[in-house]
Amino acid sequence: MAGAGSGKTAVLTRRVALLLLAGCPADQIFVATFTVKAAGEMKERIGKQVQDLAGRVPPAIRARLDDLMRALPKAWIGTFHSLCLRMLREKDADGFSAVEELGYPPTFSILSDADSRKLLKESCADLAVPCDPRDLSAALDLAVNELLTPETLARHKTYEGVPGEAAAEAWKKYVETKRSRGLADFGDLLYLAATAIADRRMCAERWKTRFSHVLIDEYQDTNVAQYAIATELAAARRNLFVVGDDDQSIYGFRGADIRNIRAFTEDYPDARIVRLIRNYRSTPVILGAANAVLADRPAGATDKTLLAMAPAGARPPEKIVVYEASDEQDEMNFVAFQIQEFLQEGFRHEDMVIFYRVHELSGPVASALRARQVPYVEVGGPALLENDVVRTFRAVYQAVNVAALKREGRLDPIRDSLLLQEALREIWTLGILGPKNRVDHAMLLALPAPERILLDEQGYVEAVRACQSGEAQQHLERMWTGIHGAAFGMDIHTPQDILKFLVDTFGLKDAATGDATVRRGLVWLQRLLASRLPYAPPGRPGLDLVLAAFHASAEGEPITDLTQENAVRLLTIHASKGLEFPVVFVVGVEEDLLPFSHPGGSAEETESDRAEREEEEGRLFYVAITRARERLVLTSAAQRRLYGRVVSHRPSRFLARLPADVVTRGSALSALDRAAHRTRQFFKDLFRA
DNA sequence: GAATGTAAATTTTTT
DNA sequence: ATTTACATTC
Ligand SMILES: [Mg+2]
Repeated sequence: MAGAGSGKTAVLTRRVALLLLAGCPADQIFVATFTVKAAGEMKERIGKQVQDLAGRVPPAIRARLDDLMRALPKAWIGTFHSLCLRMLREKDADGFSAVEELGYPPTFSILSDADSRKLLKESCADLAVPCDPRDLSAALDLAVNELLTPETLARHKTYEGVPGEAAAEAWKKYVETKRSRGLADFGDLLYLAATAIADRRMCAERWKTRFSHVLIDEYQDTNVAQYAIATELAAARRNLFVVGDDDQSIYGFRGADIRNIRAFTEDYPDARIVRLIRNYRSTPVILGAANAVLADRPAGATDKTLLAMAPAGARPPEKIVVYEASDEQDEMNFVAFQIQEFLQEGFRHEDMVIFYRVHELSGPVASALRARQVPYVEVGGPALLENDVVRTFRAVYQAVNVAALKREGRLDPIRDSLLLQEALREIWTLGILGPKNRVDHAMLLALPAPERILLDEQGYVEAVRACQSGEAQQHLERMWTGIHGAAFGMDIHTPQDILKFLVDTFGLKDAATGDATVRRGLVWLQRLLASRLPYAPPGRPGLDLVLAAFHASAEGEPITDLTQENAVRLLTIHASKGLEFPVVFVVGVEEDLLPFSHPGGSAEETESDRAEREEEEGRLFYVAITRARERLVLTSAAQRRLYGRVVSHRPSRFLARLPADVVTRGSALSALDRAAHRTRQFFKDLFRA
């Protein structure tokens, strides 16, 4: 239990490394984190630690170092969700996996957020649940994370603003639908794993002794389900090692409960608590601010004042910069200017990171950087692949890929037929390309082997004949022409031209002028492909680039050029959890954004709920500033465009917690200063040249 | 039913 | 700005 930058994760990774060196089998070690980024870093750090420590262990062990490094991927290191998925799929001695015992097919697909919401809506359409489907989805998500059951949910009069009994009915229907179709959503990963460990006799025994050591990072953000999983996995051997900081709990919306870490000694009276009070990350200035922000907490909280221990860097420490801009434009100008200054000081683009409270703010930041040709990558954010037009084109390109494979004589009859089948069904389900005729639409979706339409002419002719409407026949003709035309033409035409050809062939050019959905969708598609299409060559390499762009987007990877390591990173404060950077910007440090307040303002929220939420916003601010090693810049705008309307915001109340002596306030550069700076810059560059 | 208009809502993450 | 639910019209 210790504050930010005190080395909690370092201790955890070192422990894992030592366990491995001591001969503990890698696949008996379970290490859970919360975000993908943190998990990636954890794996890397453990590998490094093993190599670092190898010099200090007996030669006999050192000799096995290569074996150890090879066995590392077998260790269970990842996010809770990914580890649960692995548990559910792992076969036992008899060849059965936990999902099968729970009545799911051994291979099940995972629903994206958008798909799960759609499926929920679909499965309870005839129930007439008296609430907004989005609220219902959010409520059920939380219910799952709290390990409720439909029965216990039904006992709530209202739960998260939705009627408990009706929500429980909807839940049951939704579970039924998922199970029958072999689908699971994110919540199911935790829920099913927790169920498998706790409820099923046969399964349970296996998991209770499965891991010799259970280690959890960021324990303050465990929710009921994660807590149950960690507790049960460690129940038999009691080798549970957790690190965390109750002042950094920021995932309350996902059911995280600080009491899990605060009450650890009640669960385990014989637990040993280790406190770390030295900070090895930040400059004294930044640490002073962090300590001051913490000092403002309710009485009775653990004192976690930190001592600055980070070695003085090559650059002299600077005060925290607070800039209160008049509007976004002004704010972004300042950020861009500061970036240039930091570059002058010798920081690189990849040393810098820009945080915001909501993804909505990433837009102006991104366009400001793009306009000034500052390389950046945006991490996370709403997936472009939730757009129906984008998904349609992904499916089209998958079909084109299969058609091209056929031309290249590399067709895998089983795998590629299945791929094409899925692609065609996706296209028809989304309905962007038609057919509009309902009977024909249903007929195509019900075809047992739709891939034959594109793979053999006989299948195409049969399908066209089976259509009752000319419109559906035209649709099939367009599919044939478009997909085979693209596969044929790609040898000489660039992907950019192929895309134009496809849009044209599908008749979307005309639709684009009228249909707003299509028009906007095509803009999304351009945005997704923007970083690749202009450079994509003709032929197979170009097609692979396009397919990779869709794939990267599905994985939530940056929209901009993936290969660009040398870039400023843009991410939410939440996503920054557990990470650290030399230079941190936080934009939009304003009332109503940080602390965030609901635009509508929910009336039924109780006073204590409100206070709790606001405390979490304060912890979020603490997390944000403690990511910084050397430089910290906090900006706000008095006016900004938010969700399409101009709003006025005061600077955040949290800024007042910063001690005056560590802050440079109102350091706006006048136009004259800026001109002088540019002149100076010009001569410097000239001199260097 | 499809097309068209209106009002309300809008966070943060997990393969 | 953009989506989505719901109401109204053809
Ligand atoms: Mg950490």
